[in-house]
Amino acid sequence: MTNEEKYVEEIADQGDNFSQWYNQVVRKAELADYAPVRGCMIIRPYGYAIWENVQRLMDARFKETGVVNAYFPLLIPRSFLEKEAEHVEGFAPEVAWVTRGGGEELEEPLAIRPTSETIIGHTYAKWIQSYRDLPILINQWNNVMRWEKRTTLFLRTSEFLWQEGHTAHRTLEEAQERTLQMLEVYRAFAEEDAAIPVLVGRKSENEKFAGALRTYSIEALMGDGKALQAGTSHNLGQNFARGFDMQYLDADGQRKLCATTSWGVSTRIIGGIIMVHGDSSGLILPPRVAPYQTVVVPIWRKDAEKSAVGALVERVEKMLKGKVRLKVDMSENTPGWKFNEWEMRGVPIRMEIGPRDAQNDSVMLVRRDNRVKEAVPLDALQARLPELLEEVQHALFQRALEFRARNTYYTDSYEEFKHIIAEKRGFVRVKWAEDSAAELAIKEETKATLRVIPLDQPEGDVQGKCFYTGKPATCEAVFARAY
RNA sequence: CGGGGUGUGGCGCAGUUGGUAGCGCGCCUGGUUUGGGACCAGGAGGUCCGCGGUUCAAGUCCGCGCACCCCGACCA
Repeated sequence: MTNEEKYVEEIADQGDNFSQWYNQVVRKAELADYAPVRGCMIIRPYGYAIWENVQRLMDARFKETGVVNAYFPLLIPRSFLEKEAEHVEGFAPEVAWVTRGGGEELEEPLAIRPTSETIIGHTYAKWIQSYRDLPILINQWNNVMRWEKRTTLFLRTSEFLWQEGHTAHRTLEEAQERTLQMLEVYRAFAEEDAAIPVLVGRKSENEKFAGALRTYSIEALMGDGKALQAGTSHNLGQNFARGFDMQYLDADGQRKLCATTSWGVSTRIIGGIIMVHGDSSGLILPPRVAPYQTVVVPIWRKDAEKSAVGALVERVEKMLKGKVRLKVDMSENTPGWKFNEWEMRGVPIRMEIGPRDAQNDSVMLVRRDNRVKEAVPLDALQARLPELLEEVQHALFQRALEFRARNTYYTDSYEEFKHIIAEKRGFVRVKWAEDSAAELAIKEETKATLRVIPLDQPEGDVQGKCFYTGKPATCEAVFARAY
C-alpha cells in the first residue's frame, strides 16, 4: 500500500491475528451474522449482494458453454446415497437426516442433500435413452448441508449456498473435456471477476471427491499465506452412471454407460475475496463483484452549499444511472465517518462532492486500494469512472499476483520445506513422485497438504527426484497449509 | 471430538475479601456542526449464557450443560 495511514480504528490489524481480523470484517462490514443454529450463517443484504454478482457473472459464463439451469429436491432417499460406495463412505459423517414428517416416523430416512450427484443420477437415468439425448448440461443454484465440526463464516458452514453443475456424456473423453472446460470457466471467473489469481490443477487421490475418477480445482493464496480451494470440477467417470444405471443406446446398437461430471463453487468464494484483497482498514472489493462500485459522499457547511451540492449529486446520479452501481450516502453522519465506514465495507471508489466541486463542476474520486485522489470534471466523469473502476480491478489482481509470487517457494529439500511451511507459509512447489503414503506423512509432520498438481508442468518429463521420497519425480506439486 | 480461553445493555469492556450492576462507543430527542470516525444538553436500554446448588445475601463460590474464539483431530 502506498498510504499506510490507518483510518479505520475498529478492526484488528491483519498481521496481529488474521482470523480475528477476518471475523471482524465479516461482521462489521455487515456481510453475515451468526445464526441460532450452530454452523449456520445469516447472509446479510450487503454480503448477499456480492453473492448475487457472483451468481450473475458465473451464470453467464456457464450459459456461454451451453449449460442450462434447473432445480432438484432438497431431500434425498437414503437408498440413493448408498448406491455409490465411495460416495456414501465419504459423506456419511456429514449428512443430516430427516426421520420424521407429518408427526410420524418415516419409512425411509431422507438425507438433506450434501450434494446432488445421487438424485440427479437417478433422474438422468430416466431421461437418457439414446445417444441423441446426450450430452445433458444442467446446473443448479441451491443450498446444501454438511455437518461440520468446526465452522467459519463463509469459509466453512454447515449450510452453504453454491452452484452444482451436473453433466452426462456419451464418452469418457467428452466428460474429461467438459471437466476441464468448467475448470477453465472457474479460473476465468476467479481471475477476471473476483481478481483472485489461482493455481489450476488436479487433486491427489487423497484429496479427490468421494466417488470421482479425478478431481480438479482452482487454488488461491490468502493474505495469511494459507491456501483456499475456491472451486472444484470432477470427472466422475462411469462411477455414478454404474450406480444409477445411466445407459444409452449408441449408434452401433450397443447399450453403453454414460460418463458424468460435476463441478461447484460456493459462498466460500466470498471468504476468498475478503482474505485476498482486504487490508487493515477492512474489505476491498473488486469492482465487478462489489455491491456498490462507487459511493457518493456529499459535503457541505451552509444551506447554500447544501443546495448546490445536492443539485450536483443529482446530476451525477442521473448521468451514471445504469452505468455504474452507485450508492449515495445521504445519512446524517459526518463525511469523515462515511469515508471510514465505506472504506471498511470495501467500496472500490469514493466520490466526494463538496462546495469546491460544485463551484468547479467537478467531483473528487478516491480509490480504495491506494487512496489516490483525482479531481474529474463533470463532462469527463461518464468516461473516466468506468475506466478507473477497471484500473482498480486490474490493480487488485496484479497486487494479489505479486503477493502470490512473493509467497511461492521452490525447493528440493524437505528440511527447507518444513522451515517454509512453519515460518512463512505460502505455496511450496516441489518435485513429486505421486505417493499417497508420503503425502499423508508430510501432512502429519507439517500440516501442509498437497493442494494441487498444476496443469502447468515443465516441458517434457520432469527431471530429478521427489523432494520427500527421493524416488524419480513424475510431476511438480504444490503444497500449502490450507483452510 | 480433544486441549486452552471467553460468556455482563446493540458493540468493546470493568466489576475488589459475596452486600443487590457500571464505563466507553453506539442508539433516541433538541440544538450547533460536516473536505478523514464533530460537540453540548437531556434520555432510553440489563432474565449478568442456561439449569441446579451453597448462603441471610451470588455477576462473584460449587456442579452440570450450552455457545463462541484459539490450537488440534475430522473434512469435495
